[in-house]
Amino acid sequence: MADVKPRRTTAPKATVKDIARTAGVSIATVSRVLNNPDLVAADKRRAVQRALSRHDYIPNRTARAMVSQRSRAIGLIVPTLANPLFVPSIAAIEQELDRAGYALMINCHERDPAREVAQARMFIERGMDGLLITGSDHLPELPALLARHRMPYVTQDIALDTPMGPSIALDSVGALNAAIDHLHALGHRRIAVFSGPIHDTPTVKDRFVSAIARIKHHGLPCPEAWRVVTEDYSNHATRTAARRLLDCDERPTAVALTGDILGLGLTTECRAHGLNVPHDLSIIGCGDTNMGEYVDPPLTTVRMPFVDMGRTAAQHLLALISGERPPKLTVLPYELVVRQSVTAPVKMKRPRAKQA
Amino acid sequence: MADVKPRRTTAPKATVKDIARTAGVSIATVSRVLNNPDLVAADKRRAVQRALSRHDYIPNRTARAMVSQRSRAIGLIVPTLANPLFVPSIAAIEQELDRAGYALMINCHERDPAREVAQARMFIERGMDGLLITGSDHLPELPALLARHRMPYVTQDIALDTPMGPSIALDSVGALNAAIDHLHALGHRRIAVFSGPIHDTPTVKDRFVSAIARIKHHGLPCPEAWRVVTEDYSNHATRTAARRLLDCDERPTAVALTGDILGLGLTTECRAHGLNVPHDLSIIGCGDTNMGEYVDPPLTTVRMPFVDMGRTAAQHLLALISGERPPKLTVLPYELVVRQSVTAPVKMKRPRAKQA
DNA sequence: CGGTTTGCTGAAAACGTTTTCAGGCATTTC
DNA sequence: GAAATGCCTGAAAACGTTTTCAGCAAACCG
Repeated sequence: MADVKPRRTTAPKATVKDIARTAGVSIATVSRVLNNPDLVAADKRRAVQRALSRHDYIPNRTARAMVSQRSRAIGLIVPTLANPLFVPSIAAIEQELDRAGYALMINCHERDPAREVAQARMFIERGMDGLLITGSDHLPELPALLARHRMPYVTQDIALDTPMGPSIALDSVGALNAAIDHLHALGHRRIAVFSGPIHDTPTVKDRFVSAIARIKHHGLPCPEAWRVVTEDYSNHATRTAARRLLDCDERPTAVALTGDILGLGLTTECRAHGLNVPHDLSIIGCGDTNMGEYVDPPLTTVRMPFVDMGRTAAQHLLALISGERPPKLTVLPYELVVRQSVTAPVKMKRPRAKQA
Repeated sequence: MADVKPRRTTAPKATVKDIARTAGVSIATVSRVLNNPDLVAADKRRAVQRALSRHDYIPNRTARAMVSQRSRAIGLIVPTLANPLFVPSIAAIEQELDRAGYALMINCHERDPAREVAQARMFIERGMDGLLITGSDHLPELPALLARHRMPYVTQDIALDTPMGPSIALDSVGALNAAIDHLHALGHRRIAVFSGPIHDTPTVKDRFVSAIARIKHHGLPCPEAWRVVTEDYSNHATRTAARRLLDCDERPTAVALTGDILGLGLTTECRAHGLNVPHDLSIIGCGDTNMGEYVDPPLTTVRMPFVDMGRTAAQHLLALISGERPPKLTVLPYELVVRQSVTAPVKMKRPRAKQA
């Protein structure tokens, strides 16, 4: 009664060898059934297939990778997941790779370029078939390392002037410029720029400085008080910065944001000041996500195609891996999304119809 | 003049064999220098190290995994990246694994349980050392498959009554109950429940039904009109649903949300109805993210520790892999975050001061 | 009917490591 | 001075596949 051996011993880890033994064939034949069933005679094929399902066989891709020298996996390096900016692009990448039978490894370096290199190195160790690298801030070692080890890679969300390898970029500078132009075309002549932190994100900084340049390019003033940078993206910091802007001597008639999320804090502060958006102040965003939709009133914005970016980056990397030569630089178009936070400036200082 | 062989041939893919040849030792010695430098004599060690850096050697982890039978990688299965709900937990997982020297593979199944099983299978093929599985909605095949192949796994964000393997859960039911209790303790007697879609997310549905039960448990009414479910999480759908609630015959004095994001649309609609939050209507959230901070007024909410969840799940999985027995079920505590969207109900029906 | 093609199969090598094993040499010990 | 001990080293096996190669039988051709 004691020590009864369990009947179904469910072979702990079936390998081709086990299958071969059960089916009475060689491992080569098993492999053939797995990869090229037509090459093997019908009877043996059936025997092997029976053995496969009996053992609940799952092939070992590590071994496969060993001989084929390809892992069918790619590595994604992303600055951070802490802000949800890159998430839509990651989702698109995952989907695109999954469809092509590739798996996705993710690493964040929290904006530490040295860690980024270490992670690239790790991806090389792990035999990734290619790398997807996000952002513009890299050590020169990074491309050197990748080149030395013949690692295919594509970069995404880079600044237009510093492409590295085949690159997918959003025209984030052009986008905010377009926002300025939109305001200008509507008749706004007093335009402020309201930005998130510009220290750690080159693309945000680029947007900020070029927006100011664009304003001046239209022959308009952009005094210090109209160039506002928040401490971070929290609601508190946004409102603090917004107060500074709204309390300044000569208030602008319109504000361009470097990110839609800022619209929430800014409109809140406008309400607190008794200002109606858009009649007292027009606000235009620059859209990373669909956040602008939730602002009250819904934010007119220039949408940046983050999903396309991820999808395109994945496609170009896959192409690169299979020997094609994807374009050196792909710039994805922005798109003006008109909602309700922008209107033409009120010309005369007439009594506001909506109030009281 | 033609066909000059380039001087620096940067050995295309240096292996231990190349290092061994250059250093004049056997590959075993190279391996020892790599893993147990003390075992080899100083002179040879130096020779090997010189060869290593000369070749810019990067070890091949695939081969390593082959012999050690461990990949030092884990797989994460997540329903979707489309909504940013799980992102903070993913960030925490990535960080925790990175620190332990593990890499992270990610797969989304877009709420298709069959695809989930396929992806688990793929992770087995790839020799992951363990799996992190998110959500409650699984085919029974899934645990069977994992057990058969002795794949360690931990589940996170599961419903409390259906743990699978060692599980990390948020007490999402308790959290919304606590929100109801908070409103009740303040004196609210007319409490509505405002929920996101309940078809595809079991945890949201659980929150919704149990909140209603909790209201009744307090001896309060909760008529049909006070149980609102939105089509989706868009601003439009939220406002449509909000209108239904605000236009009903007997308006509640307080609303409990199943997700903070709903607060944006609901407060917007309140403003449109001329209702002051919290004086005319208290709103309490149930927090997945820090979204509530951006609502105007900032949302009082019950915070769910998504970051802790990810971190704990990763830790428990790592423990499980190294042979320990993590707890069967870990429920993380929620936390009431008092901000400004909730106040005691106005007792008498006095004319609303803010209007007209 | 002999020779050639064709179809199917298994043995063995290869992928890049780690690890076991045994042997060689120098040093210690009696 | 011989035996025992210790340290260091290299050969070879192993991990689970795929793939090449050669062999063998059957089918085909003249």
